[in-house]
Amino acid sequence: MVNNNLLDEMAKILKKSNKQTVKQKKIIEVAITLFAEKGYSNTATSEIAKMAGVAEGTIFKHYGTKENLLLSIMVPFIKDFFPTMADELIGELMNDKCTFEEFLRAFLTNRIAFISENREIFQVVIKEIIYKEELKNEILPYILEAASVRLVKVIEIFKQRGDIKDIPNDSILKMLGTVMSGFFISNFILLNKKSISEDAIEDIVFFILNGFGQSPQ
Amino acid sequence: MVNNNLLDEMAKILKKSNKQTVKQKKIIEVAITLFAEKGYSNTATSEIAKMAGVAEGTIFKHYGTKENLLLSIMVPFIKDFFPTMADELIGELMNDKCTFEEFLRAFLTNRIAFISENREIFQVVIKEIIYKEELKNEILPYILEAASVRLVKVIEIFKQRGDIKDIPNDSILKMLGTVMSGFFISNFILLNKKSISEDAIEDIVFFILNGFGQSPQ
Amino acid sequence: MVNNNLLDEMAKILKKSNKQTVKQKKIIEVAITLFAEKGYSNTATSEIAKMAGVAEGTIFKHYGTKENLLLSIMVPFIKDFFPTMADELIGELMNDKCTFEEFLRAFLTNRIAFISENREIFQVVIKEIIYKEELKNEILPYILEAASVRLVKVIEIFKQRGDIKDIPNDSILKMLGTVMSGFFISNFILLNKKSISEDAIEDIVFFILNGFGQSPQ
Amino acid sequence: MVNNNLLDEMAKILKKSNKQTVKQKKIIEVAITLFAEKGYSNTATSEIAKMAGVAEGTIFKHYGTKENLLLSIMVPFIKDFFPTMADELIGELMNDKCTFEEFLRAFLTNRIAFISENREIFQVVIKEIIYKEELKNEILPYILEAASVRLVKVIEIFKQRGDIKDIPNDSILKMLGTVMSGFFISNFILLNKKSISEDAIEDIVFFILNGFGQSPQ
DNA sequence: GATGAATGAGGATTCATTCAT
DNA sequence: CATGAATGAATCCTCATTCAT
Repeated sequence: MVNNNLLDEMAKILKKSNKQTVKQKKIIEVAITLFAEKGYSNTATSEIAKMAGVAEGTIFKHYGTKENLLLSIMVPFIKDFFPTMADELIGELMNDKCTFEEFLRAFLTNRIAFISENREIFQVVIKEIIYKEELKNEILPYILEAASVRLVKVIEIFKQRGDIKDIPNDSILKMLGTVMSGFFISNFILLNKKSISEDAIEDIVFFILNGFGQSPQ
Repeated sequence: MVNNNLLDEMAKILKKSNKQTVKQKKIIEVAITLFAEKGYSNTATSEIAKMAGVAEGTIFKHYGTKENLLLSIMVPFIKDFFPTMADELIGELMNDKCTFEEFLRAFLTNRIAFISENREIFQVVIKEIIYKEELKNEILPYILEAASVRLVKVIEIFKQRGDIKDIPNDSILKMLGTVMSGFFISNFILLNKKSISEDAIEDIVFFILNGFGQSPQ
Repeated sequence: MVNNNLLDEMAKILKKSNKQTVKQKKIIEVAITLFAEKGYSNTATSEIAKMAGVAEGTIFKHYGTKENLLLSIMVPFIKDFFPTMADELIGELMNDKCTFEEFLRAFLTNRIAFISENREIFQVVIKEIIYKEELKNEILPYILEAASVRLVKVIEIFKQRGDIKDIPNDSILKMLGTVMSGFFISNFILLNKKSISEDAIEDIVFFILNGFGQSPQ
Repeated sequence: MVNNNLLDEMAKILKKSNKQTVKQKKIIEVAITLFAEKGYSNTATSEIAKMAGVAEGTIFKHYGTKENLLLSIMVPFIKDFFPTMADELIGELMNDKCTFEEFLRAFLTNRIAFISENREIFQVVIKEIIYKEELKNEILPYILEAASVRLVKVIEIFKQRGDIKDIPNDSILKMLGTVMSGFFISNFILLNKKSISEDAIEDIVFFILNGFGQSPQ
């Protein structure tokens, strides 16, 4: 069972993560790999213990429950994904006179790098959010809110600069969400890609800007 | 373990489903609901049995294993999704002088209707394909192949008619895949929507054709 | 659970065996093969049904319980083994002037033939008598009694004729039992032989008569 | 399924048995009793657990599967029976001028003592070898080989000393195997004897040496 | 007589979790 | 901190048996 307040949970968990033993790191490392590959439900704590070279008891000494071990993996990632995300980029953006295309390219490149570096954790997070209704209901609203707040600002700026069509923010958000969730899930979850080529980024940037329909001449 | 040849599996499974008992139908019905909601791994056969008003043994009498029960649900759906998909639409398309926009609208409307009608099964299929590496490796190639073959034909036609930009088929396929997987997964899995408004369809059609970038005047 | 009175059981079972359907014969045939190979406990009635090309219900229609199916196989064999055994041989013996060696050879040849013809049933009987304490306690006394009664007569005759050493009957019975049970079990159960060569019979006859120790000269 | 190499299996199993918990010993003890009495197939792990005063999980923690529990009982016995068997006896024999009769008496006394001390394990081993074709095919060849190798040496020695008739080794081996398997199975399995009287040993020794036929004067 | 769908008690096995050391 | 033996509820699955057709 996940606690009501996800943020409280985060606080609790992160406090512990300060002084992580070697064994703790190994446990988390192995857990991520196994959860990513086989899913949380199909991974036994005994398996994690064995692969981590640790006694089963040790896992529970540190994380209390298996569910809490999962959260110790998911929460920091989720907490990091959005803040790190646009905040700094948006900063640069405000000053610069960069175009939406430039922003989009920088933004995608940045987030793709982040996910590539944390590929397995990303897989765990997405798989479990999708798989467990309970988790989904708890985490998804937080994610949506965090993303919306940031993206709306950006959209507004570029609308004013005339780089984005005059479509309701809401529609744009949905499209962007659709394309990005599709892009990340297709590549990192379904196709299990380890990295994304620059060409692929160019393709998606072009597509988001122009679509692939041919306007009648 | 899933057999190598998915089609053989289908054949076997469908043969049995000819003379389905009332209890069998109830089992499948309940299994779909529970698998869709909680995931295959988190659903006990005893729970299915209880909810279906059936003895647990009855499930195994008919489906042998829990895994096979899952396949009995997934396979017919997968087998149906693509053939039914474009084949008839493509038929109409050949004769008609419909534009790509019209095709896209008709196509999306049609597939959305199909998924809406089989919403829970769709959830089961996607969740399990994403969750179990094993299943993914077995089913995904089949799906990708089935989809590609059909879509490439369509893309070629509309390219010749001048309705689609002159971009490599491969790139278009990827974009289309990205958008559609994103659209279906966002709406039917993450947001758990039961239906899609016509407006939303219009939005996505417009977006696919034009993107939301503003070309500099 | 076996009934108290084995003979009653026999009576009941044999009555039914008069008008055996084709399906019944097939059931018995398959049951013998499977029980002989894998043991009663490791053979499912569903397996018997499938191999016999019969519905599972049919087995229970005819034999009521799985245990009773086993008895339907074992009892006639046991009932036949001893009477058929020596009775006729002893008959000839009384008149004839045959030696103990001749009798022994004829006797062994005759019983070996009987077992060879009913090899699988013999395996079922022995395996189950050995395996199930319950069955053993019920059947073994009957067998020992039936064997003793007949063999003692024979031993007496040949003792009078001076063909057998002057050893207590009881000791001779034990030795004979030991050798014969050892011979039958070794060959037909452990080594799974289908027939016994005449040479092997000669060997055992010679051994029973003379042992293989060399009397000091 | 038993591994191909029985000796590897032994090694693995014996390693674990070094530091046996009190509970583990109790489990083995109870398992032996129940397997001996009712057979492996007719004994539930839950029953073993209950009688051993242990949780059912504990059994599987230590032995993994029920089959492996069986092997943990059988293998050490089999591994011990033959080596311990003749090796030391043969040692004495080489130096001494003992007769075949003396050897036979010592040998039987020794082996009977061993089996008496491990009566229940012996019952388990024999019952399961006889009952399960699979186990039989795997273990029997090993046993036959181990026994033959040792006994042939002995037979050769006594033949040279003129204590054994000039019969082919092979025939003598078969006879000896027949008599001994018959003796052990009759007494310890069928008649469930706990010990063998000295008189009975004398009888069998005499019989093996001389048979009970009366040579014509 | 024969069927086969349905049963439900029981069986082997798994697994998160606890606790004494 | 760390261990690993022990737990027992829960899980998937088997199987002899019943019964309506």
